[in-house]
Amino acid sequence: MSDTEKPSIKIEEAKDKVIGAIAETMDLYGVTPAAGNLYATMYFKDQMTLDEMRTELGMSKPSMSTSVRRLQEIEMVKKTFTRGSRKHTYAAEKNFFRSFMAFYCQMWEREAKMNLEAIEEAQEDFIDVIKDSSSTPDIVANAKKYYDQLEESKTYYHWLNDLVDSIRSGKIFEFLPKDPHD
Amino acid sequence: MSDTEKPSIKIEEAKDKVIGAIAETMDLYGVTPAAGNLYATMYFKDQMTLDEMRTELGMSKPSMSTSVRRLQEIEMVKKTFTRGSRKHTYAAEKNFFRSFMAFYCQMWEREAKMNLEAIEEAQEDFIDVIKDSSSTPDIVANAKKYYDQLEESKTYYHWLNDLVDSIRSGKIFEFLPKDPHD
DNA sequence: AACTTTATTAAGAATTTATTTAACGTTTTA
DNA sequence: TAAAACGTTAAATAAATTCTTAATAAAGTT
Repeated sequence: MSDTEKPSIKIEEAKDKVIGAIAETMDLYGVTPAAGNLYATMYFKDQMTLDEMRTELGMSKPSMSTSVRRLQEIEMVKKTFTRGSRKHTYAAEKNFFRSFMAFYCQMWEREAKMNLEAIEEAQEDFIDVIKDSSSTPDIVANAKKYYDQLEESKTYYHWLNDLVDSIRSGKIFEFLPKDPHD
Repeated sequence: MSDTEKPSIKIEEAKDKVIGAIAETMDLYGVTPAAGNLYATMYFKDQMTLDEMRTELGMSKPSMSTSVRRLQEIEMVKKTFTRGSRKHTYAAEKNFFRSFMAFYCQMWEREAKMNLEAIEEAQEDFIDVIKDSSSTPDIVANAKKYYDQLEESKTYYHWLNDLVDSIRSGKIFEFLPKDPHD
């Protein structure tokens, strides 16, 4: 059955298998199904214009416009220059290592920054409570407990920042080579 | 102003700052706002029953039930045994390293597995096309191009699996210590 | 400078997702 | 064994996203 297929159709079907898998796992990156499909489609194209995207996915142009913008934000798609064409052209980042680095570094930095800021503020408050003469021993004990819990958790956020640094600098690939020599 | 606050109120406000930050960054873990809030709330509690959660967050019991289940799935909440109580009790995982490991290993393994399976199938198809005598040179060249692109991308998924292994085994902490000796 | 072409923004429609109320099943206790 | 306490499932409602059509803005061409 599949042996009798036209080769050109078989190529499309093979691509679709991969497109489906990529799109399905793109939820990890917090993008909509439309954006996931778009990226996966672009993965097999050199570059695309908004109109080509619309035709290929059968969706509206503004939808493509916002999807492609979101994909640009997480650096999975880059704008490309095409001289002679007035249409904007976009290309998918095909190196998954680069996508991985851009996305997770961005997210982890945000997580560490937000939480560390909140922790610092909260810890100051807990210190105030501990120093406050109107605090009962019970309350002081509580404030200390929370202070210590937060202090402990800072280790994690610092580690997350270290992880980001080692990914950005590429040092992590010394520890975990891209191409392990079997 | 804030100096004149009652210490017990100040403690609650300090906790709320951290709760807000945690809940806000929980979108990274693909959970609903309710689940994010719930986890962040539980982070400052020893353990909680569904009724306590409902009271604390002012939400319905089924909502707590489904939120807590989702949090269990990504191993951010564990069921705890409390003898003498008919109510189920749950405790938040307070070690962020463990949450990190459980969540990302699970997700990355899924990503690698799904995509590698699709890639293997697609590559077989491309080989068929290349071997097919009815394929034009143009089509063969195309199939080869896609085959190579997929072959290249496998490096990434293998690396992702290696990363998961090194996290699961704890080897990554030899490279990136939790507690860097300044 | 007016006219095209293209992309983006805004507003509205539709779908999806999240949440709640109500009903059900199960376990425990009296 | 009946009643009560819990948790979960199902159906319905509410809320938030996402998508589309229409309008606007921006850039390029004649």
